Amino acid sequence: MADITSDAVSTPRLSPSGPDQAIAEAGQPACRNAIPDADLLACVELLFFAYRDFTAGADAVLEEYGFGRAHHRVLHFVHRNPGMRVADLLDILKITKQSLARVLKQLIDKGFIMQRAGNDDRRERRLFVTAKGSRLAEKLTTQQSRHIENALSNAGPGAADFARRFLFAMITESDRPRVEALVKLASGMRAR
Amino acid sequence: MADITSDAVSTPRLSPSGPDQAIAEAGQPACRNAIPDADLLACVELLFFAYRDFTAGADAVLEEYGFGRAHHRVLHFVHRNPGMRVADLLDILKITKQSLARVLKQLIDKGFIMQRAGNDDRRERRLFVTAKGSRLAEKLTTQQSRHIENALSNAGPGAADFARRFLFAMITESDRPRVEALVKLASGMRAR
DNA sequence: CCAAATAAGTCAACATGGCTGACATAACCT
DNA sequence: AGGTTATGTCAGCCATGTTGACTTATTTGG
Repeated sequence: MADITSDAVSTPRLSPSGPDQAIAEAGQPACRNAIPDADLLACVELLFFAYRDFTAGADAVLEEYGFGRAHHRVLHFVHRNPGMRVADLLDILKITKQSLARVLKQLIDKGFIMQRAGNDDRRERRLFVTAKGSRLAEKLTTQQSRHIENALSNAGPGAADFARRFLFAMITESDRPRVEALVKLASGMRAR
Repeated sequence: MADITSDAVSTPRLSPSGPDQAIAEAGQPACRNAIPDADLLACVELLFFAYRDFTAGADAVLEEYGFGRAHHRVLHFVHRNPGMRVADLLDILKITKQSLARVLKQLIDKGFIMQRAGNDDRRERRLFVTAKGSRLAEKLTTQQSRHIENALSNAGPGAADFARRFLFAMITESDRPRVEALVKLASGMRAR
């Protein structure tokens, strides 16, 4: 394909302490002077470490059950949205049906999730966590919530609000309505 | 066949606006009243979506070069710490030598990274990005910085500072000094 | 009523990026 | 010289993503 050595791209620099307009081209026209590049770079790196450590705790718990992060995601969203369909899950996780099937099958076989044919449409398999699944989901969520809480607790009042707005703004714009509905309504999602 | 409508099923606790003590048992004795569980839960979920979308842009670029996220991390940190040793990289990434070797070799073979024997200790291989490697690293960093900037720009003044503190606090405590040194030194020790 | 569309499951094959264990090589240190 | 250290490498396993093709059950629409 394209020769990568060629300078097909702009290569806007972002050198340490470089002037702001380094990344101005193609950027938002407004509000482009507020944040130094070095601070943004710091955030990029911190986000990597933060996410790594954020997931580490849950990963350790999951390992005891023979599960991985993929199982966690499935369990979590089913827990949050009882009665959701497989298609809904695929939509949220943005993975293929086959990838989902692998972990979902294990969760069902081990008795953490169960499924029932839909009332209106019996092709659908509505997903529910079992009591066992609920316990694990809550154990994981509690741990992660506490992780966040500890991080926010030193950041003063309004920290949670701020974090929520920041994280929300990090989500791809076209996905925000869906995520917003998911996060806010959560258990009301099935009514549709 | 057990009817799933019976109460073997979920009972999704941690309901929005649920009482605090839902996760209070076995919790921290202090500072456990500030942030509603629903807000913490929201952050947990938002973090998942935010990180997914944050990495998506870079992933797309990397794919053009036949690289993955693992290559990105290596390239990034070598770019930020020219002359770093393999052992340093292993320490930061927390992966095995063999995992690193796989991607590092490809980056070297394709001319994005080069290595030179250390001056003092010639067993060491000091790592450097090439001009080509530098261009790619900056392209990726610029994109991610812009992503963060866009997210922060709507969050008012002090947003970057807040995000940095929040993300830093999310890092495992024992790792913070190392990360702090890494992030600060590389960006030129901004007075802050 | 039958054909097409839809929801879900499944098989096979493959890629990426973690992991372990074992071993090789070169350079350093005592 | 012998042991330690820094790095590289071979071989194989596992988790989790991918594509493509196909089946089954059910609903829907002409």
